[in-house]
Amino acid sequence: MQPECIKMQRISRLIAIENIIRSEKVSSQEEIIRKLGKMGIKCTQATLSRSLKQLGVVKVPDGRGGYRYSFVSDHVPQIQAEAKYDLVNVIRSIIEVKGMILIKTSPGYANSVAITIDNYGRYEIAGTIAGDDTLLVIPRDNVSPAHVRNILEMIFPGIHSMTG
Amino acid sequence: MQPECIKMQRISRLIAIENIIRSEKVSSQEEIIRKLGKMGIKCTQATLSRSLKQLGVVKVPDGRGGYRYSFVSDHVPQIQAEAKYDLVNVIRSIIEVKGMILIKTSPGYANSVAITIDNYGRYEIAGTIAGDDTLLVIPRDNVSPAHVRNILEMIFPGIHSMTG
DNA sequence: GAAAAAAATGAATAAATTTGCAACCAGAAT
DNA sequence: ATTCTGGTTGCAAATTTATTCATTTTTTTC
Repeated sequence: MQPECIKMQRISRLIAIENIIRSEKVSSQEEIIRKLGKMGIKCTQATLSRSLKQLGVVKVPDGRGGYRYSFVSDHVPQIQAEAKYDLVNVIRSIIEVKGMILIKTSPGYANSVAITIDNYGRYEIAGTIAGDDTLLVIPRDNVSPAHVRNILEMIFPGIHSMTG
Repeated sequence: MQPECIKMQRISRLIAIENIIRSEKVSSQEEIIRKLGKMGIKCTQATLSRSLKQLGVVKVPDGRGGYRYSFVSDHVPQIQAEAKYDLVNVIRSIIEVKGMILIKTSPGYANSVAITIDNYGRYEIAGTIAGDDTLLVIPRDNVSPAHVRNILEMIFPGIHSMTG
């Protein structure tokens, strides 16, 4: 009967939603509805909510006090377990300096270790600074170096026994 | 009242929240509140909402019809695009550690920010050390971190309001 | 092609989350 | 100590998002 547009409705909406989210900053569903409207696509907030769930969309804090929609898949799942395991072996020493942790590694590996620590995303660790074979792990105020060492042990199991 | 000074309240709450979210599946803020309660940490849902925003937590569709809270591995996808022209936008956080100022930036930008600070030539700033996405601004002896923050505000107008 | 089954949608509603505001608290400045 | 200042919080209200239910649309099956 109708060889024409059959059920493109849903699909084109999904595509439009993705385009909107990828191209501009949107921070509420109502906002998306409005933009869809301008593109000639109409749907209710209920449907949009379901669509976002299907697309795997998340509302992330933008770090500036607001939120924005984004795709989960863009926030690459971390964990390169094996690489992490190898990294334990490049660590040569761990000492405490001025309430911070100083780690010596094989030449060229400091940055990899630092990135691994950063990716672990522990709040207690304010940050890391890496040179070529040395990195500094800086605890937040009121966080003890000992606590940080425990965290490091979690990230790099066996690390302390190896380095004494 | 409490004889002890408690500034750790906030920090320990953030840490607890992170632990909960990393270790178990939670799908609503009320649920997190309950678990915090069992750990002896009490706060309202409003505060939790704000904490989640600060921590960069998102509610992601779990692909099974439900949702779960999770951390966004790498913050701020689009900021990067806009950031190329304005260094202020690559600055993600500024905190005080050990009397120094630790600045986190988008990946790869720490050095640019450090150079900008160095070039500004303020006597109060003894020097900077930059890694890939983190830099340390070291005040001269007897120069307060707060003062350094003021200087930073001069170099990067709007910096604090954005990262606070 | 018609009936049955499955999927999708809107309206209304419930549930969950965010925010404005005033109070509060700790630290810095005076 | 007293005042300022900036940040944190709870409360209540506002906003935003998810879901229930009834209905419609599409797909499947016979």
